[in-house]
Amino acid sequence: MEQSTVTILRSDRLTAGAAERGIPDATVARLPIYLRALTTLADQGIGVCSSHQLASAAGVNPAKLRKDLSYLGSYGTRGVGYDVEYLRYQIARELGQTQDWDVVIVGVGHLGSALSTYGGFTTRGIRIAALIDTDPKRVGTEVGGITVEPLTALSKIVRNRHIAIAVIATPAEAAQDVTDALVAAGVTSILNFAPAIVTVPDGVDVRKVDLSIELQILAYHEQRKASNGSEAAGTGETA
Amino acid sequence: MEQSTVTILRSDRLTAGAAERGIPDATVARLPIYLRALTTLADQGIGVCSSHQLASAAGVNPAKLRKDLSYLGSYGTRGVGYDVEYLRYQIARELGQTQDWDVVIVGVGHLGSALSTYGGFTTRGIRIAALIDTDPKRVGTEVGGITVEPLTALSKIVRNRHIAIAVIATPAEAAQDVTDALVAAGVTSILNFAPAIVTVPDGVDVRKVDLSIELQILAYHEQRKASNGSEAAGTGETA
DNA sequence: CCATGTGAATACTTTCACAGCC
DNA sequence: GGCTGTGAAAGTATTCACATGG
Repeated sequence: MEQSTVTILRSDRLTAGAAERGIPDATVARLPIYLRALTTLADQGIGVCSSHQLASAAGVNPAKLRKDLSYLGSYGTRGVGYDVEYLRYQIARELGQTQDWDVVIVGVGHLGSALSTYGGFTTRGIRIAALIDTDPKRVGTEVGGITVEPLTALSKIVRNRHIAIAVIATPAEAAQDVTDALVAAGVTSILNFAPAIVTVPDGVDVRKVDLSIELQILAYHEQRKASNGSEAAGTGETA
Repeated sequence: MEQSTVTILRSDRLTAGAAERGIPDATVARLPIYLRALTTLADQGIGVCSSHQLASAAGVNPAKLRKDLSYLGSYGTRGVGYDVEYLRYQIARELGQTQDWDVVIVGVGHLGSALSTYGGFTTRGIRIAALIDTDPKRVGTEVGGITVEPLTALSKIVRNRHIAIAVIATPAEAAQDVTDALVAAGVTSILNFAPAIVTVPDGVDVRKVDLSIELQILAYHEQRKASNGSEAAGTGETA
């Protein structure tokens, strides 16, 4: 169905190339949620589920779930539902979780340390491969079983361990310099927790998470509720 | 290509009311970014800026910036640009930052501690008012100058300090119970870091941040780059 | 002139509703 | 009968391009 449409509409400006799989960004952002929901269902001993069950576990509506899954292929059975384990595998494969991704974290303050010791990564194909900090007092210490190394070691680490993904957990001032160093070293995907906009060359992806922004958005809605007794607000979701 | 998230909020279906201020969610999610960019410009001694300057500091395109600002009112001067300080104030007011918001954090593990000591909140109208944990070993200890209190103290704290916003930084298993307790205590906005979908009654907002999901999305794009040498990716942005 | 503010055009997302298949 | 998969419709968001006004 949309294959043809999408191919034509693709924003490939210059890319004459085939553009085969065009999964919408909004869908990609939800796939990890579905994965998590499927794991929950599997843990409950559920082997087959309907789009309603899975959608409810994921906090989305069933039509959206089915539409999202339809971009991956037809992995359900009409009149029955989805095989939990099979679907889980298909989504994991689509997300690239059949391999482990080595990630380097730059900045080992509170947040960097929290990330280093966060248990949720390993089961999602993410492996913290190295920790970097510029502070000489931190270099050489061990966090979550990994020895902190200096920024000067970055390019060697990235090259030797084939690291493509980095996390920036430094103060805002350092973010752009660190970004430049990461890009120079060969990193092509960056998750930026520093409260600063960093610029990167084409071909490098940046995602930004800003903890205070999320709270500011909530405060905005809270203010509206307060000034406007009647209005109700809906449940949120986020990618 | 990239994007992020963001969310929700009801469209006034039934509200016969004037629909007075209908600022789009996508715009609200960017206002804090503009605020930050304006502060940066002010720090550089810039008193007036064009939409291009500000857009570039915020990492968005100028047309989008102007459209966003147009929802707030006409705070620029044609042929000239925006007064940095004036616009900063207008956005802050729109976001509800003329008052401070007291926030309670539930869960004082690595992430909760990182949040408690994160300096970026205070300048954004967010004040960490209380820390809660169920672990008896943590209760009574001090984190970032605040004494950790037991979950049983929650409703009293929320009532006494008029807290409307809470942060959940517990393990996934505890998230729904904590949510229920928060809602019962009177909290109406929740930022959920636990890797679990929580359900809330109407009138309560939830935003979810999942650190491993962000990395999984990057891994997906990374995989596509690897399998598809020619295609380039753009710079990301996030809510 | 210049840069804002904004209708109109385009692009993307969600939701509906039902055909198709088990 | 029931549930998936999907065109088509509805709803949002982004971008264009230019009239407007200092």
